[in-house]
Amino acid sequence: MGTPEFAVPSLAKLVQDGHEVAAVFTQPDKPAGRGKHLQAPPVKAFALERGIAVHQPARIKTNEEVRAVFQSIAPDACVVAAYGKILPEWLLQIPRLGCINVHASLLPKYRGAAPINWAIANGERETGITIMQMDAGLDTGPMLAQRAIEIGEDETAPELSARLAEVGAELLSETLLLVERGEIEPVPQKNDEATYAPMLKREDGLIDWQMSAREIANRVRAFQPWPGTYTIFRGVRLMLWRARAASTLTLDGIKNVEPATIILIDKTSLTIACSGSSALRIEEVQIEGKRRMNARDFINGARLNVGDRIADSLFGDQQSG
RNA sequence: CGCGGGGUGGAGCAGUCUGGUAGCUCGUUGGGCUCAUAACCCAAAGGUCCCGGGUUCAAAUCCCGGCCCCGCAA
Repeated sequence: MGTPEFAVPSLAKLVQDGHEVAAVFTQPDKPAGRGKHLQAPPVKAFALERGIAVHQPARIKTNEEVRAVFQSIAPDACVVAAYGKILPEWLLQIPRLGCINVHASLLPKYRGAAPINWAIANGERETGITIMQMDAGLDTGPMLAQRAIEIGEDETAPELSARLAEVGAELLSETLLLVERGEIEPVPQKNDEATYAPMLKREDGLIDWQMSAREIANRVRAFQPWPGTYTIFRGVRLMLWRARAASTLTLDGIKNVEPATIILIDKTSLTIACSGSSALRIEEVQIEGKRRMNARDFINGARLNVGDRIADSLFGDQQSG
């Protein structure tokens, strides 16, 4: 059971390892893109290519059909990776070996829907994969295996997600083998150390220029590809695609500049004052309705000068639509 | 037919409402200045104004049709 790109390597690994994948459950196709076509989740596309049966129930908990399918399959195990739905108690109890989840954090940290994004947003240097036995709670089940990896200094969420997906597939493969042999003792999570990584909301991407440059830069990396990190500039959304905290050398004599003000323009970037005497060096942006462009092109087109403001307000709250 | 923005020398944009000389910031090329420079000064090259019709003395601009890019929404 899984839905996005993150889940594909794990499914591929299951197939490659010779496991009999009786069925794949994934989210229903959804209208996407500019027109309104239905779009198949990545996991569905992969499964169909391999000739695996695909089920896309809108609801599970009270769905008798799903229940019947599940009971007739009577799987040894159910593997879940970023499925995007809550699994009801009755389903959790059907597989002999339980429901095994591939979660992209070092549990109990970052339980929830967006562990990768929030780990980067919070400036973590390290995250990882936890393989766990699912229970009725949200990512609260006992852990079967865990593997940590470093987060790159400039690594974005899609990049980290791709790496974690591979690590997850690998660790899943190893763990499943041990589970089949009954050689793993599940380790309960320390609930008092748990933190949550809630699903991202559009507003999470709105820049608060009262934050430090480092915090903003982290969010720029973290909230890709959605909701992005943006401010409201001349009445439209201005997305920041690449930015980093400016070196302290750049900061001389800017102590009293109001946040969101341009303090430096050079060949490839523009530097914006943030709070706490920090500054954000912006290298790639995108204006609403336009393509992504490097900072130089943006400066040329928007005719920016030092002293101009990059945000209509510090919070962008005048957008309120 | 979900809503909206856009397509103008190589890049990013203005000009379009109120038809009439192709503009700005860069880049490129040549020259100059300088110990030197991606800095500065001077000069030059480079455009079917997305495509096809229509209106008009005249269309980047107005009207009709089409293609393509992007944001929102989901």
